[in-house]
Amino acid sequence: MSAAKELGYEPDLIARSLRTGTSKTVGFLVADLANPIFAEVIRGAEDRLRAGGYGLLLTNSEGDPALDEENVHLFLRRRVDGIMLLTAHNGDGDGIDALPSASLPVIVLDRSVPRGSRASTVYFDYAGGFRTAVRHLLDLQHRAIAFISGPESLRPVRDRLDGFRQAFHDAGLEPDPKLIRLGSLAPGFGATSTRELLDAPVAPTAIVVGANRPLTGVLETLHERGLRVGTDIALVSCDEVDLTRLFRPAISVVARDTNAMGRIAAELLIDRLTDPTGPVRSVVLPTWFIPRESSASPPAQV
Amino acid sequence: MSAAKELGYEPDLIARSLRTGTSKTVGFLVADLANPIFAEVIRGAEDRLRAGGYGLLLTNSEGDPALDEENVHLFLRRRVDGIMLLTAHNGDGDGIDALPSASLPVIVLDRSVPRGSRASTVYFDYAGGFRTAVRHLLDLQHRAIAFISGPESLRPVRDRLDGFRQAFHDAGLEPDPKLIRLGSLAPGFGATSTRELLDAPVAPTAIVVGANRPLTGVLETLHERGLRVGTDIALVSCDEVDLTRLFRPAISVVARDTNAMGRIAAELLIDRLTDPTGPVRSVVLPTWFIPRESSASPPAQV
DNA sequence: TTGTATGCGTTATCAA
DNA sequence: TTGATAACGCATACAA
Repeated sequence: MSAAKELGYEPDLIARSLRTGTSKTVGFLVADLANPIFAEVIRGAEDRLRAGGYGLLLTNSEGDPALDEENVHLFLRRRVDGIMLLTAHNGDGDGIDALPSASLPVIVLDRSVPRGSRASTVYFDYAGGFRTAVRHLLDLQHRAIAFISGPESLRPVRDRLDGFRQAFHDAGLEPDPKLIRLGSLAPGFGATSTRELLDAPVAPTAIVVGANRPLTGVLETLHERGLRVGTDIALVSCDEVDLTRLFRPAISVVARDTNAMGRIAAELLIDRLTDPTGPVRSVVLPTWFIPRESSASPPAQV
Repeated sequence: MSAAKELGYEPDLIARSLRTGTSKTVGFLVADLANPIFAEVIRGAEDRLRAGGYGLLLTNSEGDPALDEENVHLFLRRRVDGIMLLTAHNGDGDGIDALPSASLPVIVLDRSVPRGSRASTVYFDYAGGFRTAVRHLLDLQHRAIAFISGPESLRPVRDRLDGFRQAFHDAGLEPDPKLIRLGSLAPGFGATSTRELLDAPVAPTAIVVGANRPLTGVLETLHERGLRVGTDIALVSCDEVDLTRLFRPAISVVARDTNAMGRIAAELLIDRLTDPTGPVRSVVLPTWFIPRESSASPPAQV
């Protein structure tokens, strides 16, 4: 018996899955592996899942909604026990498209879900962090503050913009709609938006970048125009990454704990896997503003 | 028959796996998901694997060799068809430790394997890129060139150092051994090494960073000492990432196509999966030097 | 407590 | 060409 196991017997997990109907595997759908932030989320999730005895089946849908659905379909055929969704789009309606109709637990990360959905969510309080950041700029006497972010269909984009607006309203001010550029998460959108903003009649004295990838495009354009960050124009961006931390002058950011997002999402999923009757929970994590040299007072005049 | 399939029948992949003995799943073991370079490799691999009908089971071993072996063991129990290994360590001997004794195809990425191993490998010609980079520095009349990299047990570290030495020898010169710091891939090692180098009797006029993560520590220390990159000290680093491309002055790098590494590794694996009698192939990809403003001539005197 | 049979959903084999 | 049957390796239910 036990002596037989000394010979190195290991239960075949495939056979066990077929018999028990549980694969001890979770499908993780990520929109864009190239985003360093997403890698951190996956790391947090994988750690927790592995500790719980689950494997992580990873798939990348490159921001293509059709691939989202195809990949979720494959998860189902592979009989994953649960699904974690970190997609690029938020669907046409109020929530994510790719939600499987099947009854297995789904955790949606950083996106909104339709009203009444059975999916758990993990989300960040973006409005809070951006409100603080923009208040900081207003305190420094900036008034022409631009906001560059992704498509308005994304909840993080809307919430960051909300925080931006709230800070203005808190100060009894109104943001200039012409300085708000919503469009895409691609770096190129950051570049063209910045060019347009700088060429407009009223150029901004500060730029708030409400997404981490467009920042690279923004920086490229500022370099190209010979503008010094923090001196000629103030800058606030998203996420604590090597670039924002080590750029000189260091770039002020609204930071968040992405590793925790992955870990907590895995936690929520494991909870629902071990107790399917449990409640559908939704967790909101904080964000916080880290002021640095990139956000200084506006140049003396104008 | 076909009408039955109209009702939405989908073969159960678990049952199929049990029956056929092939899971259409590949295990990907990565040492450190936090490294943005690794994320690109995974992206390349996942794209190709998905196209070939394979799923990617991802596990992160945080640079812990014990976890490496445990994770490979779990891959085996999950009956993956093949394994891709991107580990942190290279083992005590001549090659990687975690190689499973089982007979399934293994692809080792960016590491060396023991003589006579049945594993395929994908590797970069690091020596070539670093030789060019250091020749460039020597042409600019730098002589006190420091080299900071990870542990000598890693093949990429050894090969980058080889390129460094070759460039000196090509010029009929000898590198100063006191300026060579081999130790760890952690950012902190870059920081302490830089401090020691700057405090030594003969401080370097140029630093070559032979790894991408220590660069952050190097930059921190240079900032801390008030040294201007490209003006007070020349800098060459590894890998085209946001930080090296957008830092000002832009940082010269030895670049490589990490996405291609993942894609080609997946290709090699699929080849061996479809034709198990095929040869064990090893691919070496090029690296190339991108000179930028961070590598300028040394300050006029000394 | 220990042992034996059945079925999970496939695919492959063999008979018709 | 078509249809029934066995087996992959487990876990479970039931019998001893």
